[in-house]
Amino acid sequence: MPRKPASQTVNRKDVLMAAASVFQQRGYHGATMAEIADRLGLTAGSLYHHFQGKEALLVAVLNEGLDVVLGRLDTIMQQPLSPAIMLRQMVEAQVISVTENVAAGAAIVFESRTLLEIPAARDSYIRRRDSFERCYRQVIERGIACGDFRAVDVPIFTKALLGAHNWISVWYHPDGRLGGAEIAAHMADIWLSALRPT
Amino acid sequence: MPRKPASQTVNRKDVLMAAASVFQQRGYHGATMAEIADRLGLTAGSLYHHFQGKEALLVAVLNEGLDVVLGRLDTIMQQPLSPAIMLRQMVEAQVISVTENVAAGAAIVFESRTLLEIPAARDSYIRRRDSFERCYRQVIERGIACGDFRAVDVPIFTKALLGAHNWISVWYHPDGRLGGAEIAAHMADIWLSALRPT
DNA sequence: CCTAAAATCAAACCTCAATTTGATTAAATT
DNA sequence: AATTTAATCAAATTGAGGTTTGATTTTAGG
Repeated sequence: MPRKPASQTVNRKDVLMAAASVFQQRGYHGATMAEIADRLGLTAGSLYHHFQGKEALLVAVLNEGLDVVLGRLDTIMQQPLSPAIMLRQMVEAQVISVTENVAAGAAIVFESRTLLEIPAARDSYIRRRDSFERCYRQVIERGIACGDFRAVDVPIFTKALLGAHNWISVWYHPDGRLGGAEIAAHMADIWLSALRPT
Repeated sequence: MPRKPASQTVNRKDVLMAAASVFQQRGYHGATMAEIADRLGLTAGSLYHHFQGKEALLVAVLNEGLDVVLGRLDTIMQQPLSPAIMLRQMVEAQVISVTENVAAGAAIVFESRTLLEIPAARDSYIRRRDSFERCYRQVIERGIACGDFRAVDVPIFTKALLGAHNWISVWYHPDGRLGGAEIAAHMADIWLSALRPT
């Protein structure tokens, strides 16, 4: 029985990135442990040294992906900024996060539904996802209250914004016409224009 | 061997709606023929009298779902309307279509990727999906050209709009605070505000 | 060099779900 | 009523893929 050519050992992050990438391309159920292992030069069984199983991979990819964006958003929220500036920074942080790690972004968009059927992961994920949405709602409400923004239906506006941002992970290509920062700036412009008082 | 209580025979549309609903809840790969059949009071094997198999179900759900929206959009595009009015009508047509058939809408959003891996369906689907996007681009470009809209990056703006609309199928509930028509009106307001010249 | 822990492999195991098959029932037509 | 056709069922088949297992290799420390 031939042995492997002794490749470097693979770490947690490598596994998560490979898993995210396969989840992005095939979806959770369409992804196979064999394909994830292939990207790492491993066999399917070897993955079980790094993670308990396929579900654990999904949970880790989504949780850690969400952590990145939530962390950046929290930092911005704690600064004393005007609603317009704060919203712009939040949009840019989120959009750039997505373009920096499209696979994780796409997995979050497309596989949250799957994660919600894993009882052990469900509650904490919902809580953090909701807190994410609440960040946007708060800043928009604050802007309306102080007259910087026109009055809009805040829940609907927020969903529109989140939908547009989420969708970026579907169409973004690293070698496309615009880079992440440019897309982020355009997105921020759209939302600030839409909120500009008449 | 006991027989079935002789329910009414099930038609093509019933099957497609059941399939769309299960695709929405589980995703294509997570959906089982048994669950689709269950919704119809049938057994898995019986589905094969109506459709060739699971892939054929996906193709039909997505194609026919797309047809509905494309049809409504084409009708609007052929009328002689100002860009603002036309865009409003297009947005309302699309959003109302989604809220009228959330399952098909969600299946289109989440399972297009899967369909694109079915060679027999791929090309025609891509063509029609692109023509859909082109409709929005054209009307926005027309509005910018005649000065009714401010200058935006049309591809980005269009993607933002489509992302927001697609995302509706994720969060919309028939018994939510707002109905389809109200959501549609808010969405149209958002885009028209964002395009309003300074 | 020796040894133990970590990482890996090949192969077996086992379940699940798509599909096939060969009856059986129901409905429509004659 | 007889016959054909459309729908359906239960059960068998089959393949794919997640997981387990028991070796084997590699690496780090002594």
